Amino acid sequence: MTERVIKALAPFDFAATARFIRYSEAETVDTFRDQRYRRVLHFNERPTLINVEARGTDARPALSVSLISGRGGNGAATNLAVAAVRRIFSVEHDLTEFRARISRDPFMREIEAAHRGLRLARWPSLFEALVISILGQQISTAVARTLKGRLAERFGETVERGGELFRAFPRAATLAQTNVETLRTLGLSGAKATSIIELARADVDGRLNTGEIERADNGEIIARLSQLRGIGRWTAEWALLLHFGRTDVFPAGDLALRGIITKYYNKGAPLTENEVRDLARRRWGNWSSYAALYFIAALRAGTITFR
DNA sequence: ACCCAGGCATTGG
DNA sequence: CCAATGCATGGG
Repeated sequence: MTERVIKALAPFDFAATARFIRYSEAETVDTFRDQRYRRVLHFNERPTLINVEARGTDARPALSVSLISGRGGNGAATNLAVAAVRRIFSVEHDLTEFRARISRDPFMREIEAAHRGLRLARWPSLFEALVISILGQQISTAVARTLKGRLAERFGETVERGGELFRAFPRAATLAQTNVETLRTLGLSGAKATSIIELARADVDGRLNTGEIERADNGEIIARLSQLRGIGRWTAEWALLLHFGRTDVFPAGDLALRGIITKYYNKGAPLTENEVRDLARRRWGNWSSYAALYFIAALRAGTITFR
């Protein structure tokens, strides 16, 4: 079993970021217990369980990554695991500028202090990011979580380790072969089921070429993803944050974010989506994604509300 | 028993 | 360009 250490920039709160990914005890795909984040990822078609732990110090934070299943120890898979973990934990983000920008924003400063070191917790694949956002459209996060769990339980491949079963997020190739009726029995609407199956087929056909999409700018990515059924601006913008790790996006169409801006930055007077977007750009500029992330974190922590 | 929740596609003005 | 409508489930 080989272990690889990844250095990160301070401040970096591994536990807070891992907990943000899970955000519920019912979560089945991402696990975080005894300070160890574990998840099954597919490398070269093979489900592989990876283990991530904090290393280093507060001043010089680091992560250790190891493969603890499959025919681990193989160098290519380890390199892929390291790349995936760098993405999942956004280790490359330098929060210096964000923190400087909010120095005259007491409200955000307080939230940032309460969640210091939290990074954008990102989905390892564009497919997973989009499926999760589609599941989350309109319905409460509790419902979305239930649906994700059922999807994973029905279609996710498993890895057993020490008597414990770990479950992967379903592969596109698997979902491409199911049908709308089956997904409806899991509680998805016809629209969500159709969107997810078409998305899976697009991925299998190479139309969701993430390597190529990744090089495009934000507007182009939104335009391209919006061609796909079930994906509009809201879904595409969250994918920019939660998969691509763009730091300069504020999903102004998000009901919760819009409510927060209205309530805390405009004395409750309603703002349009574009007014919210402009306000975010002026205030947080290229680090607007982190403003969005910290608002959601505060919302989940219960320290703020959006109504 | 309602009512709405971290939208989207479609239809009709 | 804007407004209305259906979609599914679970929690308040």
